[in-house]
Amino acid sequence: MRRPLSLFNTLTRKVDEVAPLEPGVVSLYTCGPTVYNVAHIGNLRTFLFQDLLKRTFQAAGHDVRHCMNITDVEDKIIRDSQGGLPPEASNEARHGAMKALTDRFTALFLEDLEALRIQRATYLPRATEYLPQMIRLVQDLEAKGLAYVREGSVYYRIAGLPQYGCLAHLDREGMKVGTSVDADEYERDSVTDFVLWKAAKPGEPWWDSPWGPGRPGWHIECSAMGMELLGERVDIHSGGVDLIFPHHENEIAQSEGCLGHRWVNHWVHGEFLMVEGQKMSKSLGNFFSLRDLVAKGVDPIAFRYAIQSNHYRKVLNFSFEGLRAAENSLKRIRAFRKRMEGEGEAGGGPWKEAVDPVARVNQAREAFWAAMADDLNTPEALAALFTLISDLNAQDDHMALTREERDAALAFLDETDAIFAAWPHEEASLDAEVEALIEARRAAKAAKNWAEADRVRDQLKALGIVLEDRKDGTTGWRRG
RNA sequence: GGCGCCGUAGCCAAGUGGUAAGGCCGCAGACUGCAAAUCUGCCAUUCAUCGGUUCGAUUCCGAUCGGCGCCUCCA
Repeated sequence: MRRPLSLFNTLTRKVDEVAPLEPGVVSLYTCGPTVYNVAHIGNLRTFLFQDLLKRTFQAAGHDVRHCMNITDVEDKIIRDSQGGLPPEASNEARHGAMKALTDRFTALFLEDLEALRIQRATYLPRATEYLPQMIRLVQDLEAKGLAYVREGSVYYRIAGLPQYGCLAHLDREGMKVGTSVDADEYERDSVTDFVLWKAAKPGEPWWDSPWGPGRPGWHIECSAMGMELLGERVDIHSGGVDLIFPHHENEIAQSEGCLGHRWVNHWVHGEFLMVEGQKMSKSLGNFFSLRDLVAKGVDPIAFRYAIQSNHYRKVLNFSFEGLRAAENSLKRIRAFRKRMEGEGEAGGGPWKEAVDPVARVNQAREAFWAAMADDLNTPEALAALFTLISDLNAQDDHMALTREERDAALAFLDETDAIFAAWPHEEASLDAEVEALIEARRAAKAAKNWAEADRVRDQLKALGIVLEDRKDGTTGWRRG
């Protein structure tokens, strides 16, 4: 079964149904990291939102061809990588220094993705591996009269593209010219024209090009890689809201200027993250990486849940209190999963409020998908899950659910976990030490040696195993 | 100057022209040797403020106050 999904489209400012060019196959381009530093949790919010987007399509029965670029040539990368080199260093040495820096931070970035269970993209291209495509694109724009050369740099002439401003909804009259016009770009015909190819300055790594030594502008990277790997028409392109202008607007100018037709149908943007009520900044000391959180004892998956349980188009105020709430919410879902994986206990007998559990699960499933299909409304989708958990827990207390009914609930948990990746089935195997402790506690309890029983129980808790005594005298356990 | 967003209980948060989902926290009780988990009950006469439209508005319109974003690098 394939479910259609709707998303807010920045282009139209409405929630539009996503209609993939090829039914059942969604092409998705997401702007990836600039690898000059470790990602901070604001960056990670965007990548988590994109993972949610992608997994939702997959869970809804679509294949997703996903391209996420790695920007490995850019001003800050050059700034941070060239410092140790003498002025006379060779171009080869400069490239080497740049690559050493970007390789290091790319590896760290991929580790972050893994810790957060963010799926790896189908294509993960590095910008520096697509120079020929970028140069061809700039040449093409030049040939079409949309680009012009000034002292070895190439600029895009936005006056040549009528739809310029369609994404950001800016008109040229209303644009306030930035006060900090780059000193090396004063040659532009119009201050709003942007650079496609930058002439090399002394001390910078460069590539050969028809315009002389230089390097690609930032915006051209995504256009070139996106068109090369996903083609002339892309279903969805996403990034953080800050990329709407100028980055995505300029991508449209480049790609559509070259193609002569619409490039991307659906533009989707994730909102920003604040920290403890303030904008994240290094000076405020609220600038966190995932590693910083882990060092404070935060489970990356709790962070994942905290992010994804809020709507992606609303500013999210990250807080440690919110993180605690996320951890506790997850505990409830996981405890329910454990309960459904086990067998029902003898309950209190017939219950007048009893419902058909399988039908109840299906009802929750429809409510869940209705919410997700409506612009990824995760708060509402999760509400459908929580009310189901409440209802089935209550019923299971009274009249134990059958194996079949429990499996229906588990199937729904699997289906939702395919998106949220936070309550997977966990292997029941325990190591010998833990097994022995559980047995020791059982024996102490049987002997009514409460002090010893409690001592062992605390010991297990310190190992991350929480015991739960059942009505029938047996004892269950869960990780917690 | 131009464009745009947001303001719902202690915290997070969904939502609709018809009278407030869900989660966390908290309180009381049940169960338990004690816990844990679970269950039951309680926890916004009210949705920033003031007007307007309407039989009826948290939901539409206007104004005000407050917070924020973009127009320049930025997830």
